[in-house]
This record gives sequence, structure tokens and C-alpha cells, in this order.
Amino acid sequence: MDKKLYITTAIPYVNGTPHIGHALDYLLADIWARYQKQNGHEVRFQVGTDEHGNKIAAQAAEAGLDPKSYTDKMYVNFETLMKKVDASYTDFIRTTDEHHIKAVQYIWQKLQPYIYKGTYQGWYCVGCEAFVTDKEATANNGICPDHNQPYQHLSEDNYYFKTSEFTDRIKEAIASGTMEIVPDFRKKEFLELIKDGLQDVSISRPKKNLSWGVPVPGDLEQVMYVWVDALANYITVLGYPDRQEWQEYWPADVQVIGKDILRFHAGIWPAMLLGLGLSLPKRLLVHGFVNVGGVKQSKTLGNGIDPNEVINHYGVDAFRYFFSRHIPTLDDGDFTWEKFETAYNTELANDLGNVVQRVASMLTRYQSGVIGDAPQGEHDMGAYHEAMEALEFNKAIDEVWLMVRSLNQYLENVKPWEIAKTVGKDAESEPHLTEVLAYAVGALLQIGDLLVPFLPGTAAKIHQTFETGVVVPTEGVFFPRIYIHTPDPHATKTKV
RNA sequence: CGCGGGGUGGAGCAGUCUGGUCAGCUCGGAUGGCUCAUAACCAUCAGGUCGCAGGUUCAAAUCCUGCCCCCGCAACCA
Repeated sequence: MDKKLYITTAIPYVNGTPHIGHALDYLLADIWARYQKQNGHEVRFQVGTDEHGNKIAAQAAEAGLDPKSYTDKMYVNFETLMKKVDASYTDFIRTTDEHHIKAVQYIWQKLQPYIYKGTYQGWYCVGCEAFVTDKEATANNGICPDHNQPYQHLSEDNYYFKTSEFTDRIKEAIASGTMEIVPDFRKKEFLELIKDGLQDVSISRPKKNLSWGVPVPGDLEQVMYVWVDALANYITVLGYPDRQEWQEYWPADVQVIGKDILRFHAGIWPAMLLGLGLSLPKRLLVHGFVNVGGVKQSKTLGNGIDPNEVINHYGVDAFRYFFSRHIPTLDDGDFTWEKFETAYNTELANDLGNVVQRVASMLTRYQSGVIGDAPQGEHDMGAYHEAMEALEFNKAIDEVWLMVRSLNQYLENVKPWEIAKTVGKDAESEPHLTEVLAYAVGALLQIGDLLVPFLPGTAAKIHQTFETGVVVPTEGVFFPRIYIHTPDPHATKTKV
């Protein structure tokens, strides 16, 4: 029961600013981490940034900085976001960390038996300093749209990693569930993709084409390409290979990734691990994308949603609420400001906030805030825990709202305010009222427990309010109603 | 015949594996009730031939066949 658990998130490339997708990564991992901690587990929770590569070098040059100074500036944006979504991470890794670089070079050497030198041929754009796929080259009629000049057919020396060698073992691990891919349709999709075998990947570039990266040990002319460098972070952050503690946490229990990077995490990464003689992660949680009004977010459309803005306006728990409940954990979801605000006002304010308020208010009013013996919440939460185990967080939090709803129905049924009127006239009334309100508090405390992984701040407030035996009023109401993007119903009424 | 997902009341979804108890939930709308509460809450109603066409069956949203439409992915893209 006190086993040490480990969860990881994808490390974003720091060439841009964080968006909803990154926030979703941190949030999902955090929900899982808090849930496991609540159940008595020790949890290590990794986050980090990917900081090498040509794009970084180019942007740094543009900004008149050396690459390291540039990333020193950029990674902070991500760190800020992690803190802002209340991610309870324990380890932050940057691929430019000294220990990481050394560890990656060690890994490279250990993978030697599976590394060979080859030649990469393809269409290359001098302006982009990058190869493009044959398909892309054809689609653009052989001319780079960004630089308006023809691609050149070039070849360069690369080191390759024999992922192909591990195809069978990886297929087996995925099919048997040793390395489980959640949801199931992603597993099917990936197995289909690799049915003809994994293809070896190029894992280095000549130094002249890639200056900002980890040097390949034993070959001054070559620099590591992203794969080995970035993927290795999941173990180097634990101290691999020199600090023994890594063994207590690896293999990871869950690795949270977006659907776009499944193939790397289910193909190249396991191959690396097998090459190193390490276990595969137990589960990959593959989440989807967040659309905006049914449209994919993109830079060109400029329709991206800044998670910081959401949190600034509505608070972090509101953010966590919407993205955990209304964006399906394992599938694509849709965000609009109207949907967000409606969920906030109806579900957080009217349902949850209000029920806390009405119970607290009745206790204060009828019993001077004194709470009787609050019974253990007796709601059956089997469905909640099942959903949490299955990594379907949205279904778990749905269950909590069923409880909120049924508590409101309960109050409507027993009508404590009616009972209060007969106190003093009927000897039964006083104990009955106390019992009813104590029951309501028991239900609220249970709701609070179940909300700990999702809305840690709100859960704490609920506990503070009720757990001492006397109501401790919080400052202001929970989730005051906000009308920025939806019409205020009273405003229209008073106008008329 | 590339792969995967999906088409259910105004909107967003569940139900399909294990046919009947399924036509369900939330939001929005209407009416009523209540007054402890953030003008909140509770109840009721409005009615969608469950993408289309066949088939199997006593019985199909649920199984089979064909077709139409939408969305992702298609390998070096973090």
C-alpha cells in the first residue's frame, strides 16, 4: 500500500509559449498524483522542458542571446504555468541540465550494440536548415513555402538506432498489456501502425547541421537528435544511472502524453528501454486535443486559448474543474468561453457552492454553528474509484456531482427549515434537526474528500468549514457567479 | 478497398461489446413548488421513426450486409 509510484508528463519544447495542451498534461498527471497520495502512496511526479535543437538556436540568435540564456528565459513560462494549475510535481528537469547531459551520453554508450552509422537522404531546405518528408516536398512542388526556394536533395551521415530489433517484444508488451495503452482504441491504432515492424530511427545529425545539442560520445562530428536526448528525461530525472534511487521508481506507473506523440512513446522509447535492459512503463495515458468551438487551435488562426487567462478570470479550481470534467480524459474535447462560464455558474456556483452555503447557513442559524455527530458519508463510490483506476477522470468527477445533486434533493425532501419551526414545540424536533444537518455535513465532507484530486483548494475549504465540529465560515461564497461571456439573467430582468 | 474514431430531441453526450427492463443524462426553454441558500434549490413538461437502405429475430439505437456524411492520423511532425 505504501508503494512508491511514478508519473511523468511530456516535456514541451520551449520555443513557444504554453497553451491549453500543456496545461492539460500537468492537470491530468496532477489529478492522478493527488489521488494516489490520498490513498497513502508516495508519488514522484516529473515535469520538465526540452531545450535543444535548431529552432531554439535560431530563435536565440534572433533575440541576440546564446541558446542557454535564451532557454533560461523561456522555460520559466512553463514553470509558471505548472505552478498556476497547482501541479504538485516533485521533479523538474531541463534537458540542458548537467546531470541529464552526462546521463544521456552514458545511455548512448550503453545502446552501442543497437546503434549503427547510416546515411540519410532527403529533401533539404537551406533556409529551414531541415529535411522535409518526401510527401511534404511533393505537396509544395519542391519549393519551400517559408523561404521560397527549391529543396535540395542531400544526404548526410547519421547514427541510427535499431528500433526494428525490438518490434516483437514491443508488440507483445502492448498486446498483452504489460505496457498498457489507454484508451483502448489508441492501442489498436498503434498496433495497426506497426504491424509491418518498427523502422530504425536516425538519432544524430552532423554537427554542422545541428549545433545546439548533446555531443555524441566518441564522435566529435555528430550531435544527438531529439529522440535519445528528450525521451531519456523520464529516467535521468530520477537519477539514472548514478543515483540508485531511480530503481525505486522506475518503471513509471503512468506516462501522460498527447495523442500526437504516442508513436514515439510507444515505439522509440520502449525500444530504448529494452536496449538498456530496463522495464517498460506500465501505462501510457493518451489524451486528446482541445478544440475551440469545434475548430482545431492553431497559430495561424490565432484562436488559441491561453490557460493563464482562464485561471486569472475564474480561478485555478474552476480551470481544473472544466478541463477535468468537460474535456474527456481520453478523447478530444471542446472549449468555448460560453461553455466554460455556463459550467462555472451552473455547476460550481449553483450546485456545489450553493449547497455548501445553505448547509453552513442553516447550521449557523439553527444551531449556532454547532455540528452534531457527522456520520461517515455513506454514498457508494465504487463507480468513482473504478473510473479513477481506469484513468477516466471525467467520469469520476461526474459521480461527485451526482452526490451534490442528491444532497440537494435530500434537503428538499426533509426540509430542515420546516423542522426548525417546530423546535421548542415538539420534543422530537431538535434532535431530528441536528441529525439531518449532521447527515448533510457528512455528505459534504465525503464530497470534499472525493474532490481532493480535482479541486484541491475547494476541497480544503470544505474541510475547513465543517471538520472542527463548529462551522467555520469562509470568506465570501464559493465560486461567485461571473457573467463575462454569457448574459446575466438578472441584468436583463431589471432592465425591462 | 490505407488506419482509427464518430453520426441519438436546440446544444453537448451516455447507452451499442453482454439484443427486450432504453429511448437516458447535462445545459438551454416552459410551468409549478419552496424560502435554508450565490434570484440559488426541487418537481413536472416540451417529445428525437437513435445517418440512410435492406436483412436476421417473437423483439434492434443495440447483431449482419451495403451505402452516405463528418473528424483525426498516414512515421523523424515535441
